[in-house]
Amino acid sequence: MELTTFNALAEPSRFRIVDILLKGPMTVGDIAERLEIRQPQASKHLKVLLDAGLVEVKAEANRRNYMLRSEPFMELDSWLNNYREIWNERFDNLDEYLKKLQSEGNKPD
Amino acid sequence: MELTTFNALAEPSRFRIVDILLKGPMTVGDIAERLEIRQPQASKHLKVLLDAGLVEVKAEANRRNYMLRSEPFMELDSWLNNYREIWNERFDNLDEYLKKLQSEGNKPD
DNA sequence: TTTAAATATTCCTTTACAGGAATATTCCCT
DNA sequence: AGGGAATATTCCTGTAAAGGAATATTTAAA
Repeated sequence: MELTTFNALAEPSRFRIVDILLKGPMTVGDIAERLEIRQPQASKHLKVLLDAGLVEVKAEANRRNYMLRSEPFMELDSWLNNYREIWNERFDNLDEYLKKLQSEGNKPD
Repeated sequence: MELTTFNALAEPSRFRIVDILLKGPMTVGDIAERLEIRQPQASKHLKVLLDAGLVEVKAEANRRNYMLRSEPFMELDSWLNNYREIWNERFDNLDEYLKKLQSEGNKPD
């Protein structure tokens, strides 16, 4: 799992950019306008997202269309797999706890 | 989706703490030793994780046992749902592209 | 080839935050 | 009550990064 992914998403504007790009590719100016931030800031944030691999860009004449890449999200999903067992954990723990209690039944306290 | 979750996970030591806690609850001192960081830093990072709701703590005499909470991970998983369609996107896009081509067949260029 | 639009880059300032060292706090034990 | 272990907190310093303003760059069009 790439730490840069979390790093990129931790910043509010960048998080919103990713959210907006979910609806489709968008231009720098449109993104800036949508987020009510200035164009240079938008460019900077997009650069961070680009370096983190969260977005890709397709130059088209004057404009640059930014769009989401799927890989980081798949990677995030894959990383989450390790943690999915947590939300079954309580049952597992209860199970193990009962077994442990049983096996320790003859142990001197 | 809580930005604090990304923020908490963006820091290398905290990411490692979460990774380590996956194997089970652990004490502050053990975490510090395991990560080869100093105890105060461990406490500070754990405080951030605690405030972000990523971990919970159970005081036990002198020691404090930190363990993962499932909620933020479930929330992350739920957030990811919005993005899962991205990795089917290419097919959708191809589909739409073909339809568009067809509907534009009689358009003057 | 000049002009204008869209975007990127640079420089500056300010703020947030991580680490180090020292200290406070809490709890158990005798 | 006093001492020691485990943990939290505070203060300080350095650094990374975000925002603002100005400017550079690229491209299309006249």
